[in-house]
Amino acid sequence: MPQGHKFYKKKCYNPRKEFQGTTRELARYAKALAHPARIKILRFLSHSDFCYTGDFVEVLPMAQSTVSQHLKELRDAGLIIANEQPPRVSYCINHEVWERAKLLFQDFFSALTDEDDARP
Amino acid sequence: MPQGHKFYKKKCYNPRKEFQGTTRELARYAKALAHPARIKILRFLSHSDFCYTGDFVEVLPMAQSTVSQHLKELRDAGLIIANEQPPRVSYCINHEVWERAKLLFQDFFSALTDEDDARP
DNA sequence: ATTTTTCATCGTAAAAATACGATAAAAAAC
DNA sequence: GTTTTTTATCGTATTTTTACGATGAAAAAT
Repeated sequence: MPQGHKFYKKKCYNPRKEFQGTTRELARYAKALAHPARIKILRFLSHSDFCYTGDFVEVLPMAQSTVSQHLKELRDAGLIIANEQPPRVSYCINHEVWERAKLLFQDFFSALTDEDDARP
Repeated sequence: MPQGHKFYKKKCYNPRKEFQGTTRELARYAKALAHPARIKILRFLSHSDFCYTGDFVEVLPMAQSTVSQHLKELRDAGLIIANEQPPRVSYCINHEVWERAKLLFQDFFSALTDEDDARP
């Protein structure tokens, strides 16, 4: 007898919703790092105190609008902070979130725990 | 005068190709970790010596075929290794690659270098 | 020999990511 | 006041990811 899966009710149930705690958090940060352009941007920023959007546009092999889009994703992930300095916008690392991400990756690769929420 | 972008020749040029070295490598591993199901799978594996596909299917809120797909992505990234034990398939961490990824993330978060290829 | 178990793969649909050019907004420069 | 500079956002096309059920293969169990 064919049975539907209990988690797939109607159209496209998103099982990602089912995940919680550090598992979800870590996946979120990993996703933010999952594009070389965003790695580059963060590498760039981890040296200078700040950079302008134009600085990234200069060094990345993509259109300005695409760079802006990548910056937005990093913003949304919380890893960087935008500062309006009209007509320019500068960006800097959000150190609090940066350290949090660093910790999560450290823990993950050290495999100290299986618990989702072992470290709060 | 409207000018095309130098990197956008015909249909959909993929600028990801332009990135190299550890930037690209790191983004690749980050992508492999960019889904909570895959984080869970790796967490699972970093405890036991190995797990069967069915073990993951039991604990993940998704269909068996989807779990297989996630396992494939981790395989393709090199992070896990499949072992045929008919009729089952067991998986284990690929420790060499695991350590490599760990190192890249460590370096990245320590921001010791701006070079793509500082650590070979 | 047939059935069952286990799992990858196929086919496919829906959603998300990635890219571009064009446009708009907002301050600076002229 | 107009132009220029800078950057985010809009609209859109393409590709990739994520998900499912169905199917097939291969060994074990019956």
